[in-house]
Amino acid sequence: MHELETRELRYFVAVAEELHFGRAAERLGIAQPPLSRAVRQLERRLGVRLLDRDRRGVALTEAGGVLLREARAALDAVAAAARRTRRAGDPKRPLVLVTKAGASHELLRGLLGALAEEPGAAPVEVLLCEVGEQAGLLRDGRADVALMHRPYDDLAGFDTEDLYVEGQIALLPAGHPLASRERLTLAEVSDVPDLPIARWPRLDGTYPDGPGPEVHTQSQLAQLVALGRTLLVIPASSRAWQWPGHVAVPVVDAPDVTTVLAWPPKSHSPALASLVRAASCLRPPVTGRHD
Amino acid sequence: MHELETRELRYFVAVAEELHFGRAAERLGIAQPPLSRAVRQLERRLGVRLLDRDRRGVALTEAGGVLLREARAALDAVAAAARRTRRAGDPKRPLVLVTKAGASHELLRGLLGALAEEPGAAPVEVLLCEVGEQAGLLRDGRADVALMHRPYDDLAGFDTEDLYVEGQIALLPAGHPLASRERLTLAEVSDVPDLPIARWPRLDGTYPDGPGPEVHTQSQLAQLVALGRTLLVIPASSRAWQWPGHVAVPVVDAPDVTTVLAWPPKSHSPALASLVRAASCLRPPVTGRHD
DNA sequence: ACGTTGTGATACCCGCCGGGTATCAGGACG
DNA sequence: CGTCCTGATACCCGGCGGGTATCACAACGT
Repeated sequence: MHELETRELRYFVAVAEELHFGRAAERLGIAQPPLSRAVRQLERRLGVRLLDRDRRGVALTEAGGVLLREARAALDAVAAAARRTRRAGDPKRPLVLVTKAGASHELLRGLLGALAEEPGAAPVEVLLCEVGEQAGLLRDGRADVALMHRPYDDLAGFDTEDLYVEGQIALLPAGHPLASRERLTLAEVSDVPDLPIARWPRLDGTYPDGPGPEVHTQSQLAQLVALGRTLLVIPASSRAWQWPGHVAVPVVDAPDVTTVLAWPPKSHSPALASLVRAASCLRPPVTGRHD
Repeated sequence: MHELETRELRYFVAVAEELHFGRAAERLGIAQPPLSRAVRQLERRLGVRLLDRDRRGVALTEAGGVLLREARAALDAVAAAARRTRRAGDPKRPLVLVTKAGASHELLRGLLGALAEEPGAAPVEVLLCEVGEQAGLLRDGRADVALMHRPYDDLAGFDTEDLYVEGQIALLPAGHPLASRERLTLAEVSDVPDLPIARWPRLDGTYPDGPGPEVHTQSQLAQLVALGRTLLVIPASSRAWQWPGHVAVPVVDAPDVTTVLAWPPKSHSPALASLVRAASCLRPPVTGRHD
């Protein structure tokens, strides 16, 4: 019984994502028949039916769903192996830190500043990404360490260090009736007829119900806010979002947001170690500034 | 540029572990020349030198060490994908719980008992392993959930639930001078000339220095204890080790041991969820019994 | 000094399998 | 009832993974 090969996993993932052999084959740059054969062979090897071929398209079986999740993780691990090995051979490899564009500006400035003080200062390359992408970048080796935010980001499977805890504020157009309030509650901001809260995709990629617009990039969101078309509840420090004509009002019962440093477990890089050390030394003054 | 294939990773891992192309080839069941070629091709693909061929054997480069670690993780992930998918197709799949042989007997009994009370009682298969093997079994999909012990086991990358905190005791032959003591300290037990403490391999596989015997299986250890050749400091609940002719004395300053339930993050199995729920309901009475 | 031994690298051949094209089979439409 | 559109099948071909035989070279023996 042969072992699984990454090629088979890639093929299956393509089919499982497209739910269409033709499109999947096109995406993979091969013809459809070999793809059908490969998936069939994979099913024979595993002794499990992965797809229900329904003459009109394809559907995942329960086992297929499991394999889709597991195969993505495995492919990420393989990609990470390649990337980290290549970078280990590079003598002047910078540490790649990834964070959501627009979040934790001041904290990141402080962190990089503190790291520059360190004697053996490894260079740090900052990579900006969209919401929810950090975990994937960390898992497949494109980044070494991430700034993430609990409870909104998926921290499963990473080692973490808490850096900063803060409340959240609502961002409102200056002329709005609620803009003059001293404080707000979630109930008050979640049901404003003329300013529906934007809906972000959940961890599984689906959108919650509601009247607000669906968004998945920060630039979309920025535009909506600038147009006064949506209400935003964000961590208090994200003042980068403070456009002219908008005001921030604390939302007292919104859950606190913790900014955490996250990295894959078992990382042995000394550069990462010094960054984590710098971060944990940095913490007291930063959290102190919060008061 | 082709992607990495698991075959290449398996080949490299074999060579990196054996540090000898001939033996590695034998282990893989292939001839030596194709193995040399495959590793060479892997180096070309990654653009990194992985091995220093020194006419007399082979040594890992720094990048090679990185790849060895990453490749093992990736291969575990691939193996886990296959195993979990096969088991997802099996309608009457039991949940596999792994624990160190001889540890946490009573807690495990209580846990299984509590789970049997549950209405939708999924069958649980208990798998016993040697010290330090749980993480690997969990990572490569041979087990779904593990009982592990902080701070001794490697919990990196798993979700966990604390179940039980306890102190440790020293196990001594009944006639030994220290056996009549009410309590002991680590300093006292760590330097007993006639009863050196056994040395376990660390997480990286090397052994600490010291006068005691090297052990890596529990049966070895059991024999050494029965012969009165070694002194053992273990969690208080591990009374299964209580042979005739031995007594347990509390070691007051030994670190507390926490028994935790651990499982791979992102597990969606309802059977696992009910086990975790049963465990967390079980916790108060169990920790209460500790007093 | 020279053969011996043991290492990994090279040369070369072969069979299998992954990939291609052409075609089939069978529901969903009009 | 033809026309799509789906995935499955049939078949061929080239490349690559695997084999055997051999080389190059260093560390040892005598």
